[in-house]
Amino acid sequence: MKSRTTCCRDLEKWLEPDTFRALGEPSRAALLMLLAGTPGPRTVGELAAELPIDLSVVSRHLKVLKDVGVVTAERRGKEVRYRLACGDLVHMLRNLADALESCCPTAAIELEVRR
Amino acid sequence: MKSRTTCCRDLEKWLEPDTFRALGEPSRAALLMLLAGTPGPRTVGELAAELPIDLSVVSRHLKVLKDVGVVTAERRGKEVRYRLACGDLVHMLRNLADALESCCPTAAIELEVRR
DNA sequence: CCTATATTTGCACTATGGCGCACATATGCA
DNA sequence: TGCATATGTGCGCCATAGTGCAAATATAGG
Repeated sequence: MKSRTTCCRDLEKWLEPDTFRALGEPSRAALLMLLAGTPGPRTVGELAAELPIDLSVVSRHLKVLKDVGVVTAERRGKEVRYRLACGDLVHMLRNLADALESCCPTAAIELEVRR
Repeated sequence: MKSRTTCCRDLEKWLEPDTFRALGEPSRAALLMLLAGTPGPRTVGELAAELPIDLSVVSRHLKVLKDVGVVTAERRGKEVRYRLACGDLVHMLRNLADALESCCPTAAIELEVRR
């Protein structure tokens, strides 16, 4: 059994508002879907061609996603290839799920909420 | 050709911008931490007492979190007890991680090697 | 050096949303 | 009924941020 005051330190570590705010914007979520939908990297122009927003806006969204570590960018000549940081993202989500689970003994809560 | 839409259907299902936008607000993230830090439900007043924002704002934040299914509310006399929907949240995070992993090139390779 | 292509950035506009205050609503109790 | 406590809501203020356009930057090729 863990102490109540220290049980959620991991939660604080993985529940980063900046990351979730980045994922919470519809255009950026669409970008993630596009990046996840095809193997290999994609350029800004390719991504912008499939979204109803300006290319400059796509570029800015990709910067936001890159700043929180959700995507990575690699310059290749004139183009910049963005790819999903899939491993890191999956790692973060699983760690957050584990932290939440350790904080929330659902069985105990169910017992306490009896009537 | 849009074959990519077939491999990430689950991703689209679990990557809901509304949920992540709710989690991406610092005050709401703090509320989640408070709810996760102690077992059992907490009232609006209790939560507001630990945050530097007005109680009415806390009430609104809790409504946002409730609307996306991250917390649940139960009226108990004059009070309303909010508690973290921990199971659902963990379930969503794990499913999203699985969906992302299935979309990852490396994961796809591993899946094929495994067969 | 000049041009073409790809991406980023400056700028202004606008929409969204967090915030506090005042007030309304809900519930319990005398 | 009347009052006290707890929570939700209407309203306006203001900061943040998404958007498009145009200019600036980066890179490759002639």
